[in-house]
Amino acid sequence: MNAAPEPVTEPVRRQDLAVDPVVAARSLLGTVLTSTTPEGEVAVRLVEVEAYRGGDDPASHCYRGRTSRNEVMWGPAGHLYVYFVYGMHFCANVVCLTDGVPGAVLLRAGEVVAGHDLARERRRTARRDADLARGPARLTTVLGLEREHNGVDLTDPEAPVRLLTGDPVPDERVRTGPRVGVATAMELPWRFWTDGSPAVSTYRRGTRRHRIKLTRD
DNA sequence: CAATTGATCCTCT
DNA sequence: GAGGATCAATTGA
Repeated sequence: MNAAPEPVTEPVRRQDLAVDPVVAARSLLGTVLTSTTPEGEVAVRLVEVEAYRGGDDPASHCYRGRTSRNEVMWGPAGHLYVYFVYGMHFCANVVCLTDGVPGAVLLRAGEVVAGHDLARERRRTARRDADLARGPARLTTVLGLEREHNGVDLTDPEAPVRLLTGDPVPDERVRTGPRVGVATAMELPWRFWTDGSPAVSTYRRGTRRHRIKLTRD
């Protein structure tokens, strides 16, 4: 096995995440999220993220105030916010800003850089390697992230999930656009991705599927 | 290819 | 009770 050398990385500092989610999102491209469970370790290099602000962002879980679900988003930066969607998937965010001010970056896609075999086991339906963590719910699946990981401090060297600096992505490789699956605030280019990565998820506009209510049947 | 839909359950109204 | 920061399978061109 002629494995590529491990990238020289160190933990991302909390102070670098205690900033506006739009700034944090840009800086998270190229960082490496690594998770250790009883099954083993899997690491992913982030190639697609989205910023969510608290109070003034109608697409944010915190738009309508503090609840038990979004509690972690109101806490200090550098923690993991995991939530359950659509009755079957988990999505993961990195919390930003400071204690008391909500904000987070949704982790939408990554490239598996360690633990490839375990990643494959967890995502048997993936056709190509690039599909292993292509999409927010696929990313959590590959890393084995579930409800119990909500609130984990990613800057703690002892934590089961950690965020490492990885290789910075230069500006000329960063692209931006509207967020995926969001039906409001379409004008905000708060989605960031690494140009050329095959693991970037395909854009889908937010739909209001129950928008049309049939009058009768 | 693109568009559509079923699966499935937690959260907030 | 409604609907969602989704995925995978299926349908039709």
